[in-house]
Amino acid sequence: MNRNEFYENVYAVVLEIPMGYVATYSSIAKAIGKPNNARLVGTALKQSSMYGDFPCHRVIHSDGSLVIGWDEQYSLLINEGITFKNNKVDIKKHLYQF
DNA sequence: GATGTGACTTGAT
DNA sequence: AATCAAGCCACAT
Repeated sequence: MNRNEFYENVYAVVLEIPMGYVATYSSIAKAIGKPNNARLVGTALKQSSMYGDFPCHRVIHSDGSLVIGWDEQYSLLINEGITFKNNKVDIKKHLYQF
């Protein structure tokens, strides 16, 4: 599995997330057949802006919390209609199942 | 090629 | 509920 392949898989999956839904790093990792590579998903998404426009703000931590050190993510999700519960995304409501 | 790093996860304290 | 430690794996140095 080389980098481009992995990245392309990540991007392809992220693009499937519909407006108003979110996904977690681990669920994406699972969706591309690498359940323990959630970190790599994060790495790929961090650089995704250089590859094009991706809805990477719809990707959050497994517990529903937003990414640490990524301030604009909150507003972006609000704009998409995501609801929050105790400073965390209401993941039960919005988690997208691939 | 060894070592350290990270937009992570899970299980144990 | 909040923190910590260990596990992961591709990438950078």
